[in-house]
Amino acid sequence: MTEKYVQTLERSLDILEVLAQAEEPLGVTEIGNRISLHKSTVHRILQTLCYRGYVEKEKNNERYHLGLKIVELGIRFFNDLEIRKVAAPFLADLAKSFDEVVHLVLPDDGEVVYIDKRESSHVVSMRSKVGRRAPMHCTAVGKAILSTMPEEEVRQILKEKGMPKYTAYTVTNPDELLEKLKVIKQTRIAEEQEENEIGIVCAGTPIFDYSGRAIGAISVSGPASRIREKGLERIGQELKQAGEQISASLGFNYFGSAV
Amino acid sequence: MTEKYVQTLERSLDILEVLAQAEEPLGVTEIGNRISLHKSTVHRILQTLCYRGYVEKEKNNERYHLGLKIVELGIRFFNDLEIRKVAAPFLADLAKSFDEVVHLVLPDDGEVVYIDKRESSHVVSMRSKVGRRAPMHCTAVGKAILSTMPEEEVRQILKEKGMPKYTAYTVTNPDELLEKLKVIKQTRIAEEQEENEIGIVCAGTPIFDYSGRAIGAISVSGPASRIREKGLERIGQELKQAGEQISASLGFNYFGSAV
DNA sequence: AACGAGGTTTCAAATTTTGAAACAATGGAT
DNA sequence: ATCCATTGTTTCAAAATTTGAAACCTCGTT
Repeated sequence: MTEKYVQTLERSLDILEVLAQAEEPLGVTEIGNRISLHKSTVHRILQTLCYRGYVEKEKNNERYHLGLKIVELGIRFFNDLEIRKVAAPFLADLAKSFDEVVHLVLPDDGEVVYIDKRESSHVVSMRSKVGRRAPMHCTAVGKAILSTMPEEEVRQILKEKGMPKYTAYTVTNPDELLEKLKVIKQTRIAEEQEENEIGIVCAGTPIFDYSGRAIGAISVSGPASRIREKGLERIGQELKQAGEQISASLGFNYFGSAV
Repeated sequence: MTEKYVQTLERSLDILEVLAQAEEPLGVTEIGNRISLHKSTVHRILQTLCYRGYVEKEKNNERYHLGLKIVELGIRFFNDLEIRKVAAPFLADLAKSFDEVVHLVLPDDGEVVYIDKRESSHVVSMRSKVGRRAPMHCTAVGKAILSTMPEEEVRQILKEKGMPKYTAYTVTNPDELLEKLKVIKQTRIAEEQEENEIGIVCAGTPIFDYSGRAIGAISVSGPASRIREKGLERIGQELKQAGEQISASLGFNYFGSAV
């Protein structure tokens, strides 16, 4: 084959992803329309996904939705994530300490994926959700991770993902962001002042593994007024400490390169 | 093709599943050995799964583990499960009321899949885990669901899945189990007396959807002595009520067939 | 330095996959 | 009741992809 990826597998993953994104079950032709595939091809792939439990056909019509096998694989992997287990008590402490929303994310393909989220006692409408993605350029956790990367790699990510403007405060100039990342690299505390979500302020810090690579980040977020009242700097310091402790538990050696 | 399922897709799912079951990342040849595939075939499929984010290659060796895309699809679907959202407050109430472990399961391919689990304040070692499967013939939730099915369908499941003996109390005779299911069908309360796990006693009840089909079950479990002390019948009655309320919320009409 | 094992790449042959076409089913309009 | 449009399902020849044997590369061990 001329392409280097397996076409049938790519098509199958396309089907799974379009079902994941759909608000309701989809029929064969609709799926085919959405991903530009012939309905007989879609039908055959769906038969296989159904047989294996990854997709399920509704009982009273001919529409399909994701099946429990996806949950099984996803949650099994999710439950085994070392960083999530190690970080859990620290996240609980931070949530209790500040009574604000606390997150753990992992970087993935130039974005961050929310892996853990501790709610506060307040009702705060916030878009983050476990399993969901967010951009790096305008989130505290994203910037915390970017700040640990070589400039060339950062530029590559910004080029590939762009720098969409979510609020009036979103930084959309790569050079400007890279200047900010230099400061974050020093302090290891990333601040996000309503850059991703109006009214929400956030502090984030990276987590390193035994080899010295940033493999995640944690954050504390809340409404601007309340976070400023509690002191973003104080929150940042405790966050940084928690980040260091999590990193140490994962084998990161702060007194020299472990590579 | 002579077979009715897409071979390349089946092979790819085999790879994902073997990675999910592995306790640690696997190399190309090892994966090939475990699922009887040529290493060059495995390699090409892995390249595609990596490209799409479903598998990740470790940075410092040539071993592979599941990627975050699996988590993303699985959790997105998981979060959208209507029955899970509807049942959540009832599960919380039951957990608070009895201070024992509470479960929500969905049936899938002759087994049950744990969808929600509320822990108690006690330390109880129990095998159930969200995302995991369990047999139907010797769990309270499984029997609750089986009791709503026609006898022929139950026999089919018992034939396909067998009736493995987990404890001295596990019922392994289909006729005996079917007799018990008749009682459960009447009372809508399934009891499990150490049939799945020694020392653990459990009560379960089915959940119906708008069309009258059992689409799930809930249960309360704990150590035999404590559960008996609290009264399995009392627990069963409250459970049954909760099950009915959840079912009603899902559109089940108790005063006649909605089909 | 040599060897063994695992990973990666190539490409001709083998096999699978594809999608056009036909048929079946369903729901809506008349 | 009939007709029509749309979607779902099935078939199978042609097209295209996938496969895996073979070769090469890398790395760790002896």
